[in-house]
Parts: sequence; C-alpha cells; structure tokens
Amino acid sequence: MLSERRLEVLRAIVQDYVGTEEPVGSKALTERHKLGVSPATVRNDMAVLEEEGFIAQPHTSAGRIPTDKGYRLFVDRLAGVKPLSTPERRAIHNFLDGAVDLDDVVGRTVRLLAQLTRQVAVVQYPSLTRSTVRHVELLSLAPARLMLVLITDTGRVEQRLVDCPAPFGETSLADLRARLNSRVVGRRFADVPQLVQDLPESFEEVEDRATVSTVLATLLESLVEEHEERLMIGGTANLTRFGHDFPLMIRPVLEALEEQVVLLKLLGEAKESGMTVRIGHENAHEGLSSTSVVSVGYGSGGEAVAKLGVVGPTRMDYPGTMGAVRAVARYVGQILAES
Amino acid sequence: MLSERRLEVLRAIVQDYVGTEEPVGSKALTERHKLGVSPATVRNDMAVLEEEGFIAQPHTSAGRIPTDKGYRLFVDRLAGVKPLSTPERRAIHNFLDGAVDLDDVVGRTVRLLAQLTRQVAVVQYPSLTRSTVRHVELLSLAPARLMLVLITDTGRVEQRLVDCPAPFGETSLADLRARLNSRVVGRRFADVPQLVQDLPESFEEVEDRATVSTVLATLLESLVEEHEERLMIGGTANLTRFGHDFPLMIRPVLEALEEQVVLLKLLGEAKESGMTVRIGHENAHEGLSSTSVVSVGYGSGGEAVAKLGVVGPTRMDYPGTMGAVRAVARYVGQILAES
DNA sequence: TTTGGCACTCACCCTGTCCGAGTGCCAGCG
DNA sequence: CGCTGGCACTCGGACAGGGTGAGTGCCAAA
Repeated sequence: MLSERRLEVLRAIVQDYVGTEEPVGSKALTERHKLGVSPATVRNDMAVLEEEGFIAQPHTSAGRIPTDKGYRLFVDRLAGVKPLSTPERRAIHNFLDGAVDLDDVVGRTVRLLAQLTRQVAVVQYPSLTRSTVRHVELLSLAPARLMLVLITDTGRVEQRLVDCPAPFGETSLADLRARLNSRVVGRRFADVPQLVQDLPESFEEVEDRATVSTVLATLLESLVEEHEERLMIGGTANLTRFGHDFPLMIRPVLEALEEQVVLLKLLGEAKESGMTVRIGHENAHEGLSSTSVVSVGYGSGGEAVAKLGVVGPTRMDYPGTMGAVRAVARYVGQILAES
Repeated sequence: MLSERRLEVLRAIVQDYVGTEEPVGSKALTERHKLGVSPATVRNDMAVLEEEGFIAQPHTSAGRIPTDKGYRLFVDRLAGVKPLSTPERRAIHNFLDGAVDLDDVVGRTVRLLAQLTRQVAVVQYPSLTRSTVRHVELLSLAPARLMLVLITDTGRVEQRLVDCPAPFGETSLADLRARLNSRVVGRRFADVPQLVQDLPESFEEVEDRATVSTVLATLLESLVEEHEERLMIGGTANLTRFGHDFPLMIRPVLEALEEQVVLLKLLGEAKESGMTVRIGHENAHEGLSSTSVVSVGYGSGGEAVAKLGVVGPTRMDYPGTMGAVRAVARYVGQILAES
C-alpha cells in the first residue's frame, strides 16, 4: 500500500537524484522538501518503497536511487508534462522557420531537440508508406534506362534507376507517366499497389508491357524496402554528460545509435499516438538498458507520418524532456503542413 | 643531426607506443626491437630526440611518447603506406558492390572505413560543382509551381521548389526542359552558369522570360549553396577506444564531429590530390588538437569529386590507416564510375 | 503512527610506505 | 669518438591503514 506521502517521498527522491546525480538520503530529503515529517519517518517510507522495488541502494549505508520501476511510477502517476517557456517556444519557431527543404527540416529538428533536452535526439524521416503521392516522374536517361522519381506531400524525394528489358519510346514514356500520375497523385503510397495493378495490360505493345511491369516492380519495391526508413541523429556529445562510469556505459549506446535498424525498431515499438516513454530495461535492445527513450509521432495532418524522440540516461528530467519532445513534434508537424 | 639509428629509435618508439598506449622506455625498446645497441645508447639517442622535440616524457622517470612533430617525421620519412591484405580487399569489394544508390554507397563506405580502421570515418557526398550533369528535369506541380530536379553523373539527386511569377504552360515547360538539357547535359556543374546565361532572352513571351529567369536563378542558387555539401560520419563508438582520460578527451571531438561545417572545412583543407595527414595541433580546430585526420579525394574519373577520411587519436596506426583510406577511396571511385 | 536516539556500516579521503621502471651521468673500453 | 655497463636518483602508481561522515536499521517513547 503506497500512501500519498510515500508517493511524495518517491517523487522527491526522483527529483533530487535527477538533479544531483547522487544517491539521496533521508536527512537531505527532509531538508530540501517540505514533507512535514522527520527523517526517521522518511526512512520507514523508504524501507517500504525499497521493499516494493521502486528504489534501491547502490551499497549499504548509501542513499537510495530510483529503480526503473520507480521511474515508471514517477512518469505514470507523479509527473506531468512540463510545458515549455515562452522564450523556448519562440526559439523553436525561429529555428525551424528557416528550413528550406525536407533534409533541412529534419536536420534542424534534430539539432533543436538535442539542444533543448541536452540529450541525444533522433528524428525519423517522414515515412513513404504513410505519405501521399505528390508526383511521379519518369526520366529517360538512355534508350533502355529510366529514372523513377517519387515526390511526397512531405517533400521527400525518392529515386530509382530502372533498366528496361527493351527500349521505351518517348511517347510511350509520356503515356505511362500520364496514366501513372492520374491514378496515384493525391493517394497514399500504401494504396499505390492496388491502383497500378492492371496498368501493364492497358498497353498494347508487348515490349512496352514488359517495360511497364519492370517500372512498376521497381516502384513497388521502393515502397516496401524497409531500409529506406531513414533517420537522423544528433547531440551525441551529450552522452558525455551521462555519468561518471563512462566508457563502459556509452560504448554500447553509441553502437546502438549507429545501427539504424535498432533505432527504427525502437521508434517502431512506440505507441502510434501519444507520447511513449520507455525506461531502462523496458527497451528491448541490450545496449540501451540504462537509457530511457521518449518518443512521439509527428505529421503534417492529424496523422503521424514518422516519429521523433530523444535517448538519454534513465536518470533524466522526464517532465522537461517530454515537454520539449511534444512541443517540437507539434511545430515540425506545422512546418510540414505548410510546405 | 639525426643519424640513421636515431630515426630507427623514433620509429620503434612510435610503433611501440601505438601498440601499447604506454610510454616506452629504453630497456623495453631494446628488448622488443633488434637495434643492436644497449639501452644506455638508446637513452642517449632519446635525449637527442627529445631535445629536437620529437618525443617527450609525460613526467620525469617515465618512458617517452612521440610528439606531434615526432609523428610528423614518422609519417613523412619513416613509414610507408601499408597495403591491405587480399581478404581485406575482397571484403571491400563485397561490401561495396551491393550498394543500390548514392546514399547507400556513401553509407556503406562510411561503415566500411570505420570498421577497417576502427576509427571514426567521414565521407563527403560527391560535390555538385565538380560533377557533371546527367539530366535536368522540370515538373509542374501546380500552375505556377515547379519542381526542379538535378541528377549528377555520380547519382546524386538534388531538388528545389520554384514559385513562378506567372503560370507556365506545358509546352513552354517542355521547351525549356529540352533547351536546358541540350545545353548542360554532360557538362560540369561549374560551367552551367555561363551555359544558360542567355536562355531567358530566347523566349518570346515576356511572362515566360520571367519564369525562366526564376527557374535559372533557383538552379544557380542550388549550385552555390555551400550547405549542400553534405557528409556522413560513422564509427563514433570507436571513440571509446581513445584513451583512459575519456570524458574530457572525446567531448570536444564529438562536438566537432557534429558540426558539419567544421568537418567540411577540415576536409577542404586537405590537398587536392594525394593523401593528406594532419596530426594533432596541425588541425585548426580546437577540439581536434589531439586527433589526427587522414583524408584523400575520391572520384569516378581521374579527378576528385569529394573527399573521405578518418579521424582518430594522434596515436594511431598511420601506415594501416592510410592504406585502408586509400584503398577504400579507390574502390568507391570505381563504383561511382560504373553506375 | 511518528519521532528521537543510538549503534553500526561502509564508501571515500588522506596519508605514508614501498616498489620499480626509467632516467642522467660518468668512467672505462674498443 | 662512440658505445657500454654501472650507479644513484626521481617519481608515479599501487597498497595498506586510520579517520570521517553520511546514511541506515532498530527500538522505545510520545
């Protein structure tokens, strides 16, 4: 049974530990927080909290530090999301407004997040499959060589080379381009496969059909390929603020951060809507067992087209971080909607 | 005056220090290398080398470590470039051959370099201005809105939105597209400005001229913009092998690595042809004063279109690193030439 | 249920000692 | 003249021991 006061004690422990990075004892707690009770009482409460697994002591006769479970409780029940200050909001606006293209938007976002939270920021590029098609272009590079260019509503551009089985005339090309666009522009990429299914059959020339099939195959392939889910990270220098026991701590984190696959899986595991906080061992990946990940989806409309977040030590300022992440995601969504 | 043997001693010191990371003394030297002289003699030589500034001792009664000047001499006169082993070459081939597009080539290269050298790898995207034009495409997104797409011979694709002063008809568009391409395809981007100078005047409609001017302005602008010199880095986890005095050491390095501007300047300072090695304080940037940078240009033809390199502690295996960097650069050049 | 008191524990710091690798110097030898 | 062996010296690093203080658990009293 956790009384109101015990929760209050936990909150105080988390706050102090996050601030000082040092195990916090009963006496220091009563001095820094107006709990209205004596250290002895706090000690009793701590004993209970420890029994329940919310806090632990690194060694006997040291203060307590929160466990992953303790942070979890803190995040779920004790802490809100701290809204940003007005100057901070203004800074976000100023910083993001100067972006010229999608790369720039993502780049600025990642730097902004890293700076705001003083942690490692991760921003996923808007996903292809959730965006809508703005335009499909076909360019003839050589008689039997085409370039396929996809342009999304979020400004993302994707290109592929296509080697045709047979030369493809300019008129056929224009024809295909027109038909393709009339079918898919404005539609979601996810729906594209069905929309173009019967396209080859509508061409008369046999060779053309083959070429069209090849083009479509490339198109569909580029939609499926998971590795096209790119992302950008930044603020790795903030890892140096991790703790005192550096090398062994940050090595696996840096390694994990370099594996885009790992990060994408990490973001993928997050909830589709709303903010997700994964604490310590809640992260599947080994190297990230002493980090927390705060992530949220962002998008130009109501729906999320990608995710962004930050990676930091479990001992992080959750309310502040969550506030920053949420605010940045919203503004980025706005920016994307405008462009 | 540096006799042959003194140089030999310096070489031995560098090799041992790079291997062990510990100051190397006279006795250990004579044991590990067949110098044919006694420790006492080596001591005398060391005294001279120290006087000349090639080596130093961290504190009295410790062994010697090479100074930046010592490494410089080592690189310039004592060490060759160590060619890669056949398996290593094969690995490079296998790894790079699977690349599907430019992003992939650069990504694979950076991972390959990082793995091969066990250091931080930096790869610059092929520069626009040094590449040649493969194709210029104009897409009509809206009546008065175009998208300009540039495709280089190295596979790089660059796009820009263009807001036209007036609606631009499909025929005019096709016209412009054709004229533009006929003038610039196969030419170097650097030459584009002169080649398109008089293009607006060749259009009859006044509004069209304005639009053409706008398009060209955007085109030229995209060529000039320095910030388009993108690059990719990888292997930052290798920084953890830096030394024992971590945090203070790698912090500034991580920060420098995040500043693309800094890195670009770093690569920019390298010689146009041949390999460049910058040791310790030879690097202008503050945070990199205890790192060495090995860089080299790479390109599809004889000429370099961009640079790549690695960043590591001054105490690095120069011959091996230089060998890896050179080999990777060559293969990447080949790959680009083929695509 | 809270509180003050009390004995106990242990990480940390400071100190002093010892050890050994490494040095510089010097006199002797080829 | 250059190389060598010997010798005294220096000093960082590892190790041991004592003191300190923050923090704990437990208990009896309010």
